[in-house]
Amino acid sequence: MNIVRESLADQVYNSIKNEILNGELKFGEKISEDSLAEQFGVSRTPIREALRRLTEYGLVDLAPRSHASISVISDDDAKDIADLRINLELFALDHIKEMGFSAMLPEISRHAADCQYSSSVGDRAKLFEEDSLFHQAIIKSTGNKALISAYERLDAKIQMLRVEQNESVNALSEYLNQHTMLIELLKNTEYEKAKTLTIEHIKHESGRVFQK
Amino acid sequence: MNIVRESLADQVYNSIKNEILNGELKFGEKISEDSLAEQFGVSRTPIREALRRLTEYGLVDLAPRSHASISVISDDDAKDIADLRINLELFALDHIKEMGFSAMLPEISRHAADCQYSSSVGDRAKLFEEDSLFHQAIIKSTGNKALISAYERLDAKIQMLRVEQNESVNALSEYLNQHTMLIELLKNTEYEKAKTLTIEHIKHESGRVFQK
DNA sequence: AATTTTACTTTTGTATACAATATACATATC
DNA sequence: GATATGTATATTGTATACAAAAGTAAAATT
Repeated sequence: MNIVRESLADQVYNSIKNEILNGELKFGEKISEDSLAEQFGVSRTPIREALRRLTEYGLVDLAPRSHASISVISDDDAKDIADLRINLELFALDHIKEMGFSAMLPEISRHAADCQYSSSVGDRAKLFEEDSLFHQAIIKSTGNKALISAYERLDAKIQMLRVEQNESVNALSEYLNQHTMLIELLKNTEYEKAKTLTIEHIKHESGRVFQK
Repeated sequence: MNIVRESLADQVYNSIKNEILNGELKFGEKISEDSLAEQFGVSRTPIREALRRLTEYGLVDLAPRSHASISVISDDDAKDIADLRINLELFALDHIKEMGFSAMLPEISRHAADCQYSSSVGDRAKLFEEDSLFHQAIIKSTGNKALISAYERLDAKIQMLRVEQNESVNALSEYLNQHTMLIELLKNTEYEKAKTLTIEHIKHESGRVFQK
């Protein structure tokens, strides 16, 4: 077995990301390297590395020689993200239509079920996580590495948006059954219906952006 | 006016990227932070930052605690990249169909012309650059920031692929007139034809991957 | 009172120093 | 001779130190 210790930079990256998605760090909030270094009990070096990576994923904005701050997603940005997301997920469905998705089916179903369960016990954070994993699993079933990594980046922002929207677990649960419906449609090779449902589902989840 | 000096990390990032795209750094070649630091006459700090960023863009592979190396793009990866590229460019055309692209038309046309010119004088590097800028300009005309940044990442790999394929300027020039054809089709709002041409163009440019 | 200037403080950018880990090579063991 | 083990070397990971720029607030000028 190959034990690989996570670098401090990786740990800090994950911790800051979680703090953003928990709401501990507010959108737009300024963050300094020194205070983060003190908070995590490490030097500035791994902090800087984590911040740069977070910037690459669009979670943090970096003003050169000035300061870093948590990203703020405008309505326009949210619309752009949702539009691109629809496009990428439909692209994945096209791929599934050609090549199938049997290998990933168990994982996809599991995340759908875990979504439902998390919703039923009111575990909001877990619900968000499983929702992301469900959609990621569909993307992964294409096996297209370029797509997978593009979606991974987009997903980071999608997760921020979910937090920003701050919907109640009740409101969220409403559209979770669309996950299982989608799985059924794919099993029955009803791809056109699957596409229509996917569009509806994402627009539904993206909430306010599509209300106008 | 606000003069902003480029950080050393930024300069090193661009320099290494250029060395990769020039072929000075070979695919798969190992690179050490120390030797790069010596080469550029800076400390390891900005070198590390540049390498991490290059890794995020898929140009460099980082083996934790071991070494960095220039990425190698497999045939499968190349196919994935081309497939995703087609999808994103068609998505851009959909957007143009809805919203038009007049604001970016001059820039798009200029890059198409510069492609032709670079080809005619045999300037391979400039041809590659303008080819990338042409396609980027089409993507930019959508105004979708999420799409633009996703494509930017993909473009870095597309550029690597162009270098790897190592086609002659003659072979390349063959399909450059497709750029002007595409512009004409868009001007005449013949979007279906534009899509067909785009697919053909990208497959053509992606060469070997689609030959089977 | 408003604006500019200046001195001070804070924060980032970069270099250097040290620690931890991986790689490479020589030596020992079977 | 092949494989395993130990030791040296090289390289990355992290901390610290210093330099430069940006932010801040008080003093000076109009």
